[in-house]
Amino acid sequence: MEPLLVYPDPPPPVLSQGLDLAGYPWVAVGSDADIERLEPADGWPGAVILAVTNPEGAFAMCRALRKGDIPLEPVLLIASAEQLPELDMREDLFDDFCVLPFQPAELDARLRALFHKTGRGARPELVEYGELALNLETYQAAISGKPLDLTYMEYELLKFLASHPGKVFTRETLLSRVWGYEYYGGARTVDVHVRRLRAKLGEEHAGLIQTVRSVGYRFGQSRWMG
Amino acid sequence: MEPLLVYPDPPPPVLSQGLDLAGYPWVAVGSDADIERLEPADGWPGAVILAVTNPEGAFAMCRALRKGDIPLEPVLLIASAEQLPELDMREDLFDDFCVLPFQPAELDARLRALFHKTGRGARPELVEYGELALNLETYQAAISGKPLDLTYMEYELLKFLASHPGKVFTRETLLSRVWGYEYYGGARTVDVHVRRLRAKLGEEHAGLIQTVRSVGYRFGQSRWMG
DNA sequence: CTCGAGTGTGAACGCTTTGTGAACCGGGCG
DNA sequence: CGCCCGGTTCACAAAGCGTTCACACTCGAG
Repeated sequence: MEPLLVYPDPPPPVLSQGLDLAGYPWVAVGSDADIERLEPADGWPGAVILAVTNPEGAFAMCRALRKGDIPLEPVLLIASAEQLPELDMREDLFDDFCVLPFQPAELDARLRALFHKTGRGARPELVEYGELALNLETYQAAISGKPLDLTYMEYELLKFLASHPGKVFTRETLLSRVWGYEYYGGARTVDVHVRRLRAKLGEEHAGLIQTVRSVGYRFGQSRWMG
Repeated sequence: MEPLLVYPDPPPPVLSQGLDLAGYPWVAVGSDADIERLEPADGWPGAVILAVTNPEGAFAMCRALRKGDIPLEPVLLIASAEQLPELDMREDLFDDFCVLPFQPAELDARLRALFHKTGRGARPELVEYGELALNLETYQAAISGKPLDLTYMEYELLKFLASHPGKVFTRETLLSRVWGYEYYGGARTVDVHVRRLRAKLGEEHAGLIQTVRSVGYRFGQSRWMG
């Protein structure tokens, strides 16, 4: 996910820690000039502006973000209780606000709600390993940015393996964990699915799934170094 | 001004005093039956629902308010910090939330912002995705500028899907979220509605609703990462 | 080198899931 | 009462996909 724009630079610990705890990457900007300089390729996914330490600078930042050709959304404002009465004068400058002191969970919840409402991507739940990424919400997989067209079972198998990189699983274990605990079928089924997965991963990444002879399969690098 | 609907009855002092301090008249309701019985002539201007003491009753009240012919807006939810993680599951049931303990000024500010944003005569709320646009006020849908003649269920299903682009939903999830939480009917119902939606979207846009085999349906192209 | 267990590979089979047309049903209305 | 409209259910067709099998290949032990 692209990082959120955060003002001021540096943000106070309550804000940076809240964002870190909620799992949002972020970049602090100190002035208008930084907006373009630090902007990700896809544009800013949103902004969190602290209005407490320097209200004038904060509202100026909001205006700068909103006056562009493509007004930046969403903008979350962090304000103190004393500032609340005056906020409705400038409500066109932000989409939601959060009052200090706040719980990290509230920051998380408001950001989630904002991303959801404004349509931009909600933070997808991902399983990642190197170039490989599985999106658990959309049931899609991609490697090196290119989407993989996986069937349901291929997806489930890859998801399980990629969730436990380095660990070796026997065919029986894979059958019970991926196919289901009460499943009883031939162990060769696993082989065939592994083969198709390797084919779809492409020659370059086929080695992600390794055969451990007489044991089973392992995803990713061996963990012999811990 | 007409009084706000407040749940539960009686509300705890922190809520009633907050509303009194902010100058909002209010009426407490204890059950669904009270909604109509105590409703002002012009209808409720909004609602404040406390989800802390009796969460089930609170969410049931939200559903009752939102499921009517004219969904009640705005709804402000009062929640505890512990409830925050689960709120995004039901965000269709309210418009904003306030975390306990809150300052009276925050309650005031959020109510003002809500009335300004969703208040009567506010701009129509739209759900948009590419060429598709749903007008939530007039229950009209259009694609590429041409209006779609959708039935009620078709509209609701499309609205829900288009509100969560990229995400995959099982038939069961769709039944509970679109048809109703206590609905129990055949899962094939979803298939048929999807088919009719695809037909009405036209061949060009039928692909907006994708089948994810063994899982369910997905709307729109997946935003790969955010 | 030889052998055998273990694994890769291609193809065929058959079940499950989904698409599709049509019938059914229940409520609103002339 | 009979019609119409929309939602649901049913039955069948079509496709997709998981499983299995047969056979070729690889690796390691002796």
